[in-house]
Amino acid sequence: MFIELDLQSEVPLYKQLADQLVEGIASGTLSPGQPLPSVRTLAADLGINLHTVNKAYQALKQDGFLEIHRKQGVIVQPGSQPSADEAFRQRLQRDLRPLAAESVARGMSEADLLELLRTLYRQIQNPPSKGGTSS
Amino acid sequence: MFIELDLQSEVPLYKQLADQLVEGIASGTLSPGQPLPSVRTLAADLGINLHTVNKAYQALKQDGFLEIHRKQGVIVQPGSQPSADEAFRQRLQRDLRPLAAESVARGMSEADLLELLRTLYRQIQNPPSKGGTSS
DNA sequence: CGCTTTGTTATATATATAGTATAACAGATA
DNA sequence: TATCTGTTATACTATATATATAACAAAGCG
Repeated sequence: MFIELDLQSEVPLYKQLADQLVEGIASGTLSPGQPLPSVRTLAADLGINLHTVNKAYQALKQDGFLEIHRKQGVIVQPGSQPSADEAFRQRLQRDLRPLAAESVARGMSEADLLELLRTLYRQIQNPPSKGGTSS
Repeated sequence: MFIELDLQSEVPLYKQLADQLVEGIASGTLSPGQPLPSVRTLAADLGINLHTVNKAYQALKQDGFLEIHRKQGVIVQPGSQPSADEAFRQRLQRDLRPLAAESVARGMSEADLLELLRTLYRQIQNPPSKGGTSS
């Protein structure tokens, strides 16, 4: 797995994990229908508790990014991915607002802020690994 | 005060408060040197505890948005506001990343996402109240 | 059919954060 | 001196995070 957790971070482990899985889906590193490690396996790999992994999986299942079956285990949503519906856009707006506000307060220009987000968006959508490693 | 707290929100009260104060500074509603209510007064106004207000004030003092004096109380930074330094940009990037990732995963276009942030930025920098209410 | 692996559920514990409640302290100032 | 300021200290509750174990139930396999 390509997951890297920072135990010192203030960001909860289950959120770090969920975020990186979403990024994997966004970048195409994780394809629809692709199976993910079992909660026990991934927990062992990452050196964390099974319940922490399960919490991340459950959250992503709730959001529609994953499907969970009995023996088959966890797979990336094989059907249509969740959409940018109104609920998401509102949550997005709520989360972006304080970041935009502090940027303004610190005198960061609109262009600078947008450029930063644009760069992030493109890095995620088209990561280095996607173009092939070498040769 | 123009502060509105949502007791049901998952966002901590002290953070809601700090965020809205920063937005006030960003929009110009709060001017450099302007005094803020005492921790006791604001706490009473908002119906919350004195320590919760103090926690928000302390955080903003730490960031350089506020100055705190003995009897004078709390005032908006009269000198130069904090800048968009490298530390801030890194924090910004760290916070924006999962939002950008989920936007990509949900199929939200780059233009849509940037437009949303642009609108927010402009709303904050030039709020309705700033142009005068009605005459 | 049994065995194993899967997610799931249930407890229990430890730690940190958030928020409140009171009280007291110390500097500034009118 | 009296009062208002931020500040510090203590205590308590509730919730979130993370771990540790154990057991349960469904699904697949030999």
